[in-house]
Amino acid sequence: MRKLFFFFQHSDDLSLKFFSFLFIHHHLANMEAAHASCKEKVETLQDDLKCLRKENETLRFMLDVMNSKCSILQAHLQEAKAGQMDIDLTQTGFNNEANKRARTSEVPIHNKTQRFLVRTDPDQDNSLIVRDGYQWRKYGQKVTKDNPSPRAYFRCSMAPACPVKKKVQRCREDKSVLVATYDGKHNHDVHGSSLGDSSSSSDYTVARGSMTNIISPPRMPNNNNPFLPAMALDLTLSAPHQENRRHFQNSVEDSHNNSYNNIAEYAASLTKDPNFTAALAAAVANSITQQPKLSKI
DNA sequence: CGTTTTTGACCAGCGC
DNA sequence: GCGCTGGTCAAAAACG
Repeated sequence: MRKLFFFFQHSDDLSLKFFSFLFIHHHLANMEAAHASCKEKVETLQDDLKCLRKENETLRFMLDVMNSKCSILQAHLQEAKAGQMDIDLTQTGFNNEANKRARTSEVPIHNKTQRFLVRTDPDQDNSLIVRDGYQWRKYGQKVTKDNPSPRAYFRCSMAPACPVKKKVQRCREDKSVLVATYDGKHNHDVHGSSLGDSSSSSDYTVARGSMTNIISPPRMPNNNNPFLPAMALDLTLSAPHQENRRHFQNSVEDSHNNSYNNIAEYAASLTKDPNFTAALAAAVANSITQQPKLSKI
Protein backbone atom coordinates (compact mmCIF):
# COMPACT_ATOMS: atom_id res chain seq x y z
CA MET A 1 0.00 0.00 0.00
CA ARG A 2 2.78 2.41 0.96
CA LYS A 3 4.67 1.41 -2.17
CA LEU A 4 1.59 2.07 -4.25
CA PHE A 5 1.10 5.42 -2.62
CA PHE A 6 4.77 6.24 -3.27
CA PHE A 7 4.30 5.13 -6.85
CA PHE A 8 1.16 7.26 -7.14
CA GLN A 9 3.09 10.29 -5.96
CA HIS A 10 6.18 9.83 -8.04
CA SER A 11 5.10 8.11 -11.25
CA ASP A 12 4.69 10.18 -14.39
CA ASP A 13 2.53 7.63 -16.15
CA LEU A 14 -1.03 8.96 -16.00
CA SER A 15 -2.76 5.63 -16.58
CA LEU A 16 -0.69 4.02 -13.84
CA LYS A 17 -1.48 6.97 -11.64
CA PHE A 18 -5.16 6.51 -12.36
CA PHE A 19 -5.14 2.79 -11.51
CA SER A 20 -3.14 3.48 -8.42
CA PHE A 21 -5.68 6.08 -7.42
CA LEU A 22 -8.50 3.61 -8.02
CA PHE A 23 -6.73 1.00 -5.95
CA ILE A 24 -6.08 3.39 -3.09
CA HIS A 25 -9.63 4.66 -3.24
CA HIS A 26 -10.93 1.12 -3.17
CA HIS A 27 -8.66 0.27 -0.26
CA LEU A 28 -9.80 3.33 1.69
CA ALA A 29 -13.41 2.38 1.06
CA ASN A 30 -12.64 -1.08 2.44
CA MET A 31 -11.04 0.49 5.50
CA GLU A 32 -14.08 2.67 6.04
CA ALA A 33 -16.32 -0.36 5.76
CA ALA A 34 -14.13 -2.20 8.24
CA HIS A 35 -14.28 0.80 10.56
CA ALA A 36 -18.06 0.88 10.28
CA SER A 37 -18.32 -2.82 11.04
CA CYS A 38 -15.99 -2.31 14.01
CA LYS A 39 -18.23 0.48 15.25
CA GLU A 40 -21.21 -1.79 14.82
CA LYS A 41 -19.45 -4.50 16.81
CA VAL A 42 -18.67 -2.03 19.59
CA GLU A 43 -22.30 -0.95 19.71
CA THR A 44 -23.43 -4.57 19.79
CA LEU A 45 -20.99 -5.26 22.61
CA GLN A 46 -22.25 -2.22 24.49
CA ASP A 47 -25.82 -3.44 24.06
CA ASP A 48 -24.76 -6.87 25.30
CA LEU A 49 -23.11 -5.23 28.28
CA LYS A 50 -26.31 -3.34 29.06
CA CYS A 51 -28.30 -6.58 28.82
CA LEU A 52 -25.83 -8.33 31.10
CA ARG A 53 -26.08 -5.52 33.65
CA LYS A 54 -29.86 -5.76 33.62
CA GLU A 55 -29.64 -9.50 33.97
CA ASN A 56 -27.20 -9.04 36.81
CA GLU A 57 -29.65 -6.75 38.60
CA THR A 58 -32.43 -9.29 38.11
CA LEU A 59 -30.23 -12.04 39.45
CA ARG A 60 -29.33 -9.95 42.46
CA PHE A 61 -33.01 -9.38 43.16
CA MET A 62 -33.68 -13.10 42.75
CA LEU A 63 -30.87 -13.87 45.16
CA ASP A 64 -32.49 -11.52 47.66
CA VAL A 65 -35.80 -13.34 47.25
CA MET A 66 -34.12 -16.71 47.62
CA ASN A 67 -32.28 -15.50 50.70
CA SER A 68 -35.59 -14.47 52.18
CA LYS A 69 -37.04 -17.90 51.42
CA CYS A 70 -34.01 -19.47 53.01
CA SER A 71 -34.52 -17.35 56.12
CA ILE A 72 -38.16 -18.44 56.29
CA LEU A 73 -37.11 -22.06 56.06
CA GLN A 74 -34.54 -21.56 58.78
CA ALA A 75 -37.15 -19.89 60.96
CA HIS A 76 -39.49 -22.83 60.33
CA LEU A 77 -36.72 -25.17 61.34
CA GLN A 78 -36.12 -23.22 64.55
CA GLU A 79 -39.87 -23.21 65.19
CA ALA A 80 -40.01 -26.95 64.67
CA LYS A 81 -37.18 -27.39 67.14
CA ALA A 82 -38.94 -25.06 69.58
CA GLY A 83 -42.10 -27.10 69.05
CA GLN A 84 -40.23 -30.17 70.18
CA MET A 85 -39.11 -28.26 73.25
CA ASP A 86 -42.75 -27.31 73.88
CA ILE A 87 -43.74 -30.96 73.88
CA ASP A 88 -41.05 -31.70 76.42
CA LEU A 89 -42.12 -28.77 78.56
CA THR A 90 -45.82 -29.65 78.36
CA GLN A 91 -45.02 -32.71 80.35
CA THR A 92 -43.52 -30.50 83.04
CA GLY A 93 -46.47 -28.06 83.09
CA PHE A 94 -44.90 -25.06 81.32
CA ASN A 95 -47.11 -24.82 78.26
CA ASN A 96 -48.80 -21.42 78.51
CA GLU A 97 -48.37 -18.29 76.39
CA ALA A 98 -46.54 -16.26 79.00
CA ASN A 99 -44.07 -18.99 79.62
CA LYS A 100 -43.64 -19.53 75.92
CA ARG A 101 -42.79 -15.85 75.55
CA ALA A 102 -40.48 -15.99 78.47
CA ARG A 103 -38.76 -19.02 77.05
CA THR A 104 -38.38 -17.62 73.56
CA SER A 105 -36.89 -14.45 74.91
CA GLU A 106 -34.31 -16.61 76.61
CA VAL A 107 -33.31 -18.28 73.40
CA PRO A 108 -30.01 -16.73 72.33
CA ILE A 109 -30.82 -14.60 69.33
CA HIS A 110 -28.33 -12.95 67.08
CA ASN A 111 -28.54 -9.27 67.81
CA LYS A 112 -27.90 -8.45 64.16
CA THR A 113 -29.40 -6.55 61.31
CA GLN A 114 -32.51 -8.11 59.81
CA ARG A 115 -34.11 -7.15 56.53
CA PHE A 116 -37.75 -7.50 55.59
CA LEU A 117 -39.52 -6.86 52.34
CA VAL A 118 -42.99 -5.32 52.53
CA ARG A 119 -45.17 -4.97 49.48
CA THR A 120 -47.16 -1.74 49.27
CA ASP A 121 -49.16 0.05 46.64
CA PRO A 122 -46.85 2.89 45.54
CA ASP A 123 -49.76 4.73 43.88
CA GLN A 124 -51.73 4.93 47.11
CA ASP A 125 -48.97 4.85 49.66
CA ASN A 126 -45.75 6.60 48.74
CA SER A 127 -44.65 7.02 52.33
CA LEU A 128 -41.84 5.01 53.85
CA ILE A 129 -43.94 3.82 56.74
CA VAL A 130 -43.89 0.13 57.61
CA ARG A 131 -46.54 -0.65 60.18
CA ASP A 132 -45.11 -3.37 62.34
CA GLY A 133 -46.79 -2.74 65.69
CA TYR A 134 -44.02 -0.68 67.21
CA GLN A 135 -43.89 3.11 67.43
CA TRP A 136 -41.12 4.76 65.50
CA ARG A 137 -39.78 8.27 65.44
CA LYS A 138 -38.23 9.40 62.22
CA TYR A 139 -34.90 11.11 62.72
CA GLY A 140 -33.49 11.38 59.24
CA GLN A 141 -33.84 10.82 55.56
CA LYS A 142 -31.15 10.40 53.00
CA VAL A 143 -30.76 9.65 49.32
CA THR A 144 -28.21 6.91 48.92
CA LYS A 145 -25.89 6.32 46.04
CA ASP A 146 -27.20 2.92 44.97
CA ASN A 147 -30.90 3.78 45.04
CA PRO A 148 -32.76 6.86 43.76
CA SER A 149 -35.47 6.39 46.39
CA PRO A 150 -34.71 8.11 49.71
CA ARG A 151 -33.89 6.06 52.80
CA ALA A 152 -35.72 6.96 56.00
CA TYR A 153 -34.19 6.42 59.44
CA PHE A 154 -36.40 5.56 62.42
CA ARG A 155 -35.76 5.02 66.10
CA CYS A 156 -38.06 3.02 68.36
CA SER A 157 -39.98 5.47 70.54
CA MET A 158 -42.01 3.02 72.61
CA ALA A 159 -39.41 2.88 75.34
CA PRO A 160 -37.06 5.75 76.13
CA ALA A 161 -33.92 3.68 76.08
CA CYS A 162 -34.84 1.23 73.34
CA PRO A 163 -31.80 0.91 71.07
CA VAL A 164 -33.66 -0.43 68.04
CA LYS A 165 -33.38 1.47 64.79
CA LYS A 166 -34.78 0.77 61.39
CA LYS A 167 -34.12 1.97 57.89
CA VAL A 168 -36.81 1.91 55.24
CA GLN A 169 -36.18 2.31 51.55
CA ARG A 170 -38.01 1.37 48.41
CA CYS A 171 -36.56 -1.53 46.50
CA ARG A 172 -34.57 -0.34 43.53
CA GLU A 173 -35.86 -3.13 41.27
CA ASP A 174 -39.47 -2.97 42.41
CA LYS A 175 -40.77 0.35 43.74
CA SER A 176 -43.79 -1.35 45.25
CA VAL A 177 -41.56 -3.18 47.71
CA LEU A 178 -40.30 -1.50 50.86
CA VAL A 179 -37.08 -2.84 52.30
CA ALA A 180 -37.06 -2.44 56.08
CA THR A 181 -33.77 -3.03 57.85
CA TYR A 182 -33.99 -3.52 61.61
CA ASP A 183 -30.99 -2.98 63.79
CA GLY A 184 -30.81 -4.02 67.42
CA LYS A 185 -33.12 -5.72 69.87
CA HIS A 186 -36.12 -4.17 71.64
CA ASN A 187 -35.75 -3.90 75.42
CA HIS A 188 -39.54 -3.89 75.79
CA ASP A 189 -42.46 -5.81 74.35
CA VAL A 190 -44.83 -4.53 71.70
CA HIS A 191 -47.12 -3.01 74.35
CA GLY A 192 -44.42 -0.62 75.37
CA SER A 193 -43.90 -2.26 78.72
CA SER A 194 -40.53 -3.63 79.63
CA LEU A 195 -39.81 -7.24 78.83
CA GLY A 196 -41.27 -9.74 81.20
CA ASP A 197 -44.32 -7.60 82.02
CA SER A 198 -47.32 -8.82 80.04
CA SER A 199 -50.05 -7.26 82.19
CA SER A 200 -51.02 -4.52 79.74
CA SER A 201 -51.98 -6.74 76.85
CA SER A 202 -55.73 -6.08 77.14
CA ASP A 203 -55.66 -2.47 75.96
CA TYR A 204 -53.16 -3.11 73.25
CA THR A 205 -54.00 -1.48 69.94
CA VAL A 206 -51.81 -1.26 66.93
CA ALA A 207 -51.89 0.76 63.76
CA ARG A 208 -52.89 -1.28 60.77
CA GLY A 209 -54.36 0.09 57.54
CA SER A 210 -51.63 0.26 54.98
CA MET A 211 -49.89 -2.83 56.25
CA THR A 212 -50.15 -4.99 53.18
CA ASN A 213 -48.13 -7.94 52.04
CA ILE A 214 -45.14 -9.00 53.96
CA ILE A 215 -43.02 -10.86 51.50
CA SER A 216 -40.46 -12.24 53.85
CA PRO A 217 -41.34 -12.12 57.51
CA PRO A 218 -39.06 -14.71 59.04
CA ARG A 219 -41.05 -16.12 61.91
CA MET A 220 -39.08 -15.60 65.02
CA PRO A 221 -39.77 -15.07 68.68
CA ASN A 222 -41.90 -11.99 69.40
CA ASN A 223 -39.08 -9.86 70.52
CA ASN A 224 -37.23 -10.16 67.29
CA ASN A 225 -39.91 -10.25 64.68
CA PRO A 226 -41.25 -6.75 64.18
CA PHE A 227 -44.11 -7.99 62.03
CA LEU A 228 -45.47 -10.63 64.33
CA PRO A 229 -47.57 -8.36 66.54
CA ALA A 230 -49.40 -6.71 63.65
CA MET A 231 -50.04 -10.03 62.01
CA ALA A 232 -51.10 -11.60 65.27
CA LEU A 233 -53.64 -8.83 65.77
CA ASP A 234 -55.02 -9.21 62.28
CA LEU A 235 -55.34 -12.92 62.60
CA THR A 236 -56.99 -12.94 65.98
CA LEU A 237 -59.81 -10.52 65.32
CA SER A 238 -63.31 -11.53 66.26
CA ALA A 239 -66.01 -12.92 63.94
CA PRO A 240 -66.89 -9.83 61.79
CA HIS A 241 -63.23 -9.64 60.86
CA GLN A 242 -62.91 -13.21 59.76
CA GLU A 243 -63.52 -12.08 56.18
CA ASN A 244 -60.74 -9.53 56.49
CA ARG A 245 -58.53 -12.18 57.88
CA ARG A 246 -59.22 -14.46 54.93
CA HIS A 247 -58.72 -11.55 52.55
CA PHE A 248 -55.45 -10.68 54.25
CA GLN A 249 -54.21 -14.23 54.00
CA ASN A 250 -55.36 -14.49 50.37
CA SER A 251 -53.73 -11.22 49.46
CA VAL A 252 -50.49 -12.42 50.98
CA GLU A 253 -50.73 -15.64 49.01
CA ASP A 254 -51.73 -13.81 45.80
CA SER A 255 -48.85 -11.47 46.22
CA HIS A 256 -46.51 -14.39 46.66
CA ASN A 257 -47.88 -16.03 43.53
CA ASN A 258 -47.84 -12.88 41.39
CA SER A 259 -44.42 -11.72 42.40
CA TYR A 260 -42.84 -15.11 42.06
CA ASN A 261 -44.55 -16.39 38.91
CA ASN A 262 -42.53 -14.28 36.48
CA ILE A 263 -39.39 -14.84 38.45
CA ALA A 264 -40.09 -18.56 38.64
CA GLU A 265 -40.42 -18.71 34.88
CA TYR A 266 -37.12 -16.92 34.47
CA ALA A 267 -35.54 -18.99 37.20
CA ALA A 268 -36.62 -22.20 35.49
CA SER A 269 -34.58 -21.28 32.44
CA LEU A 270 -31.62 -20.32 34.59
CA THR A 271 -31.62 -23.47 36.66
CA LYS A 272 -30.83 -25.42 33.49
CA ASP A 273 -27.47 -23.68 33.45
CA PRO A 274 -25.08 -25.76 35.60
CA ASN A 275 -22.82 -22.77 36.21
CA PHE A 276 -25.71 -20.74 37.53
CA THR A 277 -26.94 -23.48 39.85
CA ALA A 278 -23.43 -24.01 41.17
CA ALA A 279 -22.96 -20.28 41.80
CA LEU A 280 -26.38 -19.99 43.40
CA ALA A 281 -25.76 -23.00 45.62
CA ALA A 282 -22.49 -21.44 46.73
CA ALA A 283 -24.22 -18.11 47.46
CA VAL A 284 -27.01 -19.74 49.46
CA ALA A 285 -24.52 -21.90 51.36
CA ASN A 286 -22.50 -18.80 52.05
CA SER A 287 -25.55 -16.93 53.34
CA ILE A 288 -26.28 -19.79 55.73
CA THR A 289 -22.78 -20.41 57.00
CA GLN A 290 -22.12 -16.70 57.46
CA GLN A 291 -25.52 -15.91 58.95
CA PRO A 292 -24.21 -13.69 61.75
CA LYS A 293 -22.28 -11.64 59.25
CA LEU A 294 -25.00 -11.23 56.68
CA SER A 295 -28.18 -9.27 57.11
CA LYS A 296 -31.25 -11.40 57.35
CA ILE A 297 -33.63 -10.64 54.53
C1' DC B 1 -48.24 23.87 73.21
C1' DG B 2 -46.26 19.42 72.89
C1' DT B 3 -44.99 16.07 69.54
C1' DT B 4 -43.50 14.63 65.12
C1' DT B 5 -41.47 15.40 60.64
C1' DT B 6 -38.40 17.67 57.55
C1' DT B 7 -34.04 18.87 55.98
C1' DG B 8 -29.52 20.96 55.84
C1' DA B 9 -25.36 20.51 58.47
C1' DC B 10 -22.17 17.82 60.66
C1' DC B 11 -19.39 13.73 61.71
C1' DA B 12 -17.04 9.31 61.19
C1' DG B 13 -15.38 5.68 58.40
C1' DC B 14 -13.37 4.26 54.25
C1' DG B 15 -10.84 4.13 49.92
C1' DC B 16 -7.63 6.36 47.01
C1' DG C 1 -4.93 14.50 53.31
C1' DC C 2 -8.98 14.61 50.58
C1' DG C 3 -13.33 13.42 48.83
C1' DC C 4 -17.21 10.46 49.07
C1' DT C 5 -20.85 8.21 51.50
C1' DG C 6 -23.93 6.71 55.12
C1' DG C 7 -25.64 7.84 59.54
C1' DT C 8 -26.99 11.23 63.02
C1' DC C 9 -28.08 15.75 64.97
C1' DA C 10 -30.81 19.62 65.73
C1' DA C 11 -33.36 23.74 64.43
C1' DA C 12 -37.36 24.96 62.05
C1' DA C 13 -41.76 23.77 60.29
C1' DA C 14 -45.91 21.21 60.46
C1' DC C 15 -49.45 19.00 62.80
C1' DG C 16 -53.04 17.70 66.13
